[in-house]
Amino acid sequence: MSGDKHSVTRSAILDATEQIMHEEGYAAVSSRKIAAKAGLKSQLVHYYFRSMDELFLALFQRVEEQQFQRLTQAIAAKKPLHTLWKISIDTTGPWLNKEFIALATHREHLRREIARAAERTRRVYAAVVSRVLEERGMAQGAWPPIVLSILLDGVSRLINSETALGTEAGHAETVAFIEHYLGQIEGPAAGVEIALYRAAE
Amino acid sequence: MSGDKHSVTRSAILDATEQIMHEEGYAAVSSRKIAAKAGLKSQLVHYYFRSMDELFLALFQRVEEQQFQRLTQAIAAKKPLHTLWKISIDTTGPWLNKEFIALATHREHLRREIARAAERTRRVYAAVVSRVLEERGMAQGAWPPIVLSILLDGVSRLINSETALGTEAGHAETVAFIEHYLGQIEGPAAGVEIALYRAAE
DNA sequence: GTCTATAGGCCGATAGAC
DNA sequence: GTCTATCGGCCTATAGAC
Repeated sequence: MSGDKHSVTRSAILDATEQIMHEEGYAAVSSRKIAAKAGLKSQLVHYYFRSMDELFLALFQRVEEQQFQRLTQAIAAKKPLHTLWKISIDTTGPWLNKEFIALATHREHLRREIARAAERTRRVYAAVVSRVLEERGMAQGAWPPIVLSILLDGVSRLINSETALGTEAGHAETVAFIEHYLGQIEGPAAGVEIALYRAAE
Repeated sequence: MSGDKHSVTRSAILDATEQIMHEEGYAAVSSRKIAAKAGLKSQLVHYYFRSMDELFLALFQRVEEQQFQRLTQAIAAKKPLHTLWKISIDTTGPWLNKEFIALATHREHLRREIARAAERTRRVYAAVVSRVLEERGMAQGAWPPIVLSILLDGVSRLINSETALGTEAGHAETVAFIEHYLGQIEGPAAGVEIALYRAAE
């Protein structure tokens, strides 16, 4: 649609959408609610986005871009694996992941986009793991980089998901275990810092 | 509200709901669509379920009960860890998990119910792992049972989720790796069979 | 337990003035 | 780019007859 990508109104619409999705879930998003939250008329939403699907897609791309930026910054960190792990279990980042996944399963276009993003993230993740293991001379260890990536990703998502649900049985033990393992590769976690996620609003 | 728990109509409503949720996502579920699919009037849905929330809750309980049954059957299997793993990565079972999780995050009652179920499942899972490790004299190994449970659960959910999304980078390697590991504990996977999930329709 | 009828509401999207 | 006005549709839920 019209309105360039950096229009203030356009951003405000995306901000409001992100907020509603977080507070009430994707199903609660409507042009009228967005308008109310952003202080504008609901028809403007349709001016900037041909359809609600297009709006969701645009929001996904914006969120994913931010997450990917954090990921690439981890590559340059002193202890990349620790940094990656910290990013993964940071609950402020992947807020909307499960919303998008649920939304995407039944919307072809979004589904493909999310799959593409997931693959890109996985590649970078695995490349970092691979590089670190090589640098430490552990390349021939028991853990193929891609497997280790999936393992860390899977565990962190599970912990995130359950934390949101309000249960945490075994989380502390698991985190301790993994950090112990990462410590054996990269040394203790001291000094690992990550940038906070900048949410809408 | 009335109509006992085993009413045919009631079951038909739950079946139709499950089907719609699977095909189009939870947001697409409506009393009218359920009625159309089940061949009855939409008002009957409200007769059997005070509200849509109550309907979702009832469906969750039904699905969860089935999954829990499969889980407890695994306890008695010859190779419990292999069986548990096969159940976990079986994509026909946890179909609706991500729908319910997305739905639940913003609905207090359902959220608590899912958290409760997750904890119950985790306890059983960890107990099985613990027992197997003890039987094989590996109780003092590097892997605490609860950590191993979370790891297997996390990885299987990630693989399930990505499979639904249409991407599978690293899946084969990871599955091979885990089955190799399980093989070291329980011996090769030969002969491990699981019951198929009985879906609606 | 199942039906008809209906109240009351939110939704996406478009047309056209400014 | 933002506004007013509006169409047509689907939604949950209840009331009341049978």
